[in-house]
Amino acid sequence: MKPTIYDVAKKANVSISTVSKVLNNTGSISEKTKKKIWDVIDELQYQPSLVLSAKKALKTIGVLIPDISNPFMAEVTRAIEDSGRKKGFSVIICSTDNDSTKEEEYISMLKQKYVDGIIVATGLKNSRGIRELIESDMPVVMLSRDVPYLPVDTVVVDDFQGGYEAAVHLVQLGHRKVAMIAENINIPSIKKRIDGFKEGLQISGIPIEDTPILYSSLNLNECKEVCLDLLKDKENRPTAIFVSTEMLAFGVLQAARTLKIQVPNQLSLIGFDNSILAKLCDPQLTTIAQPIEEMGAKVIELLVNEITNNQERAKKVTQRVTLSPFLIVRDSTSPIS
Amino acid sequence: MKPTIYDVAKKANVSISTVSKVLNNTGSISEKTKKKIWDVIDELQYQPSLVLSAKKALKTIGVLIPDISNPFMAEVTRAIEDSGRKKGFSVIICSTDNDSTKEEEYISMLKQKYVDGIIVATGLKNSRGIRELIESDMPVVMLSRDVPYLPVDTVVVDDFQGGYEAAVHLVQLGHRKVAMIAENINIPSIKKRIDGFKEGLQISGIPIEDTPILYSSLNLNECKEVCLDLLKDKENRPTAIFVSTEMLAFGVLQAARTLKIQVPNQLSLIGFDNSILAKLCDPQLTTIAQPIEEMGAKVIELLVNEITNNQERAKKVTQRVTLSPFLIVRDSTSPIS
DNA sequence: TTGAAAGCGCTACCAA
DNA sequence: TTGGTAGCGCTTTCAA
Repeated sequence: MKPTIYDVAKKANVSISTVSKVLNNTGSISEKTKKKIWDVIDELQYQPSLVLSAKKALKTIGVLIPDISNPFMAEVTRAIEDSGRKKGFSVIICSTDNDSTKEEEYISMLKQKYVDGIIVATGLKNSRGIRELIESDMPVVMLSRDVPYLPVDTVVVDDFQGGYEAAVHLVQLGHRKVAMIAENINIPSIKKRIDGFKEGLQISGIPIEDTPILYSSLNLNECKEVCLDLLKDKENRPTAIFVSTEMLAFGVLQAARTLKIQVPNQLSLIGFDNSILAKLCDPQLTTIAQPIEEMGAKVIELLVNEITNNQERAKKVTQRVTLSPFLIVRDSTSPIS
Repeated sequence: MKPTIYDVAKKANVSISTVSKVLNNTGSISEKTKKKIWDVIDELQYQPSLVLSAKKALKTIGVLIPDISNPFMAEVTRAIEDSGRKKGFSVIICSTDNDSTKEEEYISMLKQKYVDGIIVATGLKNSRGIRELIESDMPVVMLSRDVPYLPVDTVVVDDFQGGYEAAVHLVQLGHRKVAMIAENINIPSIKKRIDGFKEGLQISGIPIEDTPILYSSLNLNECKEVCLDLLKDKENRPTAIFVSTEMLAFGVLQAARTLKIQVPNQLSLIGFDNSILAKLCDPQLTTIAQPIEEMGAKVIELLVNEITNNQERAKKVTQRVTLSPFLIVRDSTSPIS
């Protein structure tokens, strides 16, 4: 059986209060007693169980994400985990598949259990579960996701700006016939990348009517097909493509290879995220990078603040932090020849 | 403030014991009282807090893995999460980077907090922390990792068999000059893949002295360099390569493209894992698949059994489950021409 | 069918 | 400097 504070107290011939005090470094205890108690603690390999101590938080947070097995999300989760650990927080993962039933199940599970706060990085739906969660007194921070009209701390990456910069980069390289392949217009952040891209083109004097915006799921073959369709007309095909997410870049590259179109010489390609996939592309992918580490750090900072202030019942002023994405030039884009 | 069982009892004009009974469906309570109490529970949106109930487990497990941001591990974690959720367990992730300090930190954190069990899928070291963990009364299951001489439930994939089957596949396609690129011989599972590969060649009458086994970290450029070196001698280069992990396949493919060697026509390539990366390769990667879902299911099954039996103080008979990997033929291997 | 009360391991307050 | 004890929210046993 795991030793309890009582075991320690008995063995050290003191009361449990005294043991508690040395554990928490409160009150004043003689050095001698302290030492004795620590010795016993070592001997018994005693580990205080935070669980039953009621007052003490468990220092655990839940992270709702669409799918931990998506490489980009795994990287974001890792960033959250790292920042959390520095402040003593553990991370429970909850892959929702953007399914509102799972979402609600997980939320209820987390609340019931013990978590001190929740990070919501889940996709598209403005589900009832999320609303209720926000309105409850559970500390919540949204990541890469907007919930209009509700007071929640939020960390987002400026998707519009990202799309804009992708456009500007391509235009600066001389591209005029460009296209975009996007994951799903139902996801607000994707929508913004599209809008930003269009804006960037327009500002540069490129008529967006001539700019195809195509859609594909993350399924490789689907993306490849879509892209083959786009590229097969040799005369009119675009000289550059922007994909809303790096996974799609692989579909484009496969299509290009099938058609013997060289990247970047005959076709420039730019992505979004800067996950490990960008480096796995051949050629390595020029991309709009999301500041993954900063996202993790910021979201944890806000959440921990909330958790702390919650206890103090402080007035709640919500914050919204927008981080800028930035261009990383690798080998998949080149000046038009 | 979150409502407690007392709030419910007061509002329903019953005692807390009665409420507790209807919550847990124990004892015998009149339908009428039951209904009344459930109504109040709904009204108050009461959620029992498992934390302080002492007897009830928190139904949370910790997973020690090298790095959640590695795509294959993220997929394994997802499988664990899914199987766990079906039994009501949440998953806390602990990325150790195979660093024994982090490992011990996490273990101590997990024990102190609340977890009912721990899955250890961490890399190479036979660290003190792990030993102590196993010897403690915390339920533990090892995944893809051996700890000799210690009684622990274990789930492994037969790496030797996997290497063997990779060799056989290549030989059956007519390859005689083959090579292998492996991640790191210090990891036992990689070592076994190498051994199995050699065995498969030897059985097929291929002299392993002529079979280069090269090493590379997961760094893409390093792998590419290693591979360029291997392939640059046009006369003597292998016609097939086995990589110990799919990440390395990208390095090989990049090297091959650099040298204008066509895959699979001039060079066959076979990987190990069957993560999403296999489908991202171009051509799609023939690979030795690890049964990811079954790994997750089995490891959870064993762990939950241990957790249950632990309570019953049943005699502990440890199990070791070996799952078979299996070949998936895609487009990166072809008969020698 | 219901309720009173002990106890889970710990912290924090007050008294000694 | 130390210890006694109430109380955290809940389950469980025993009695009513």
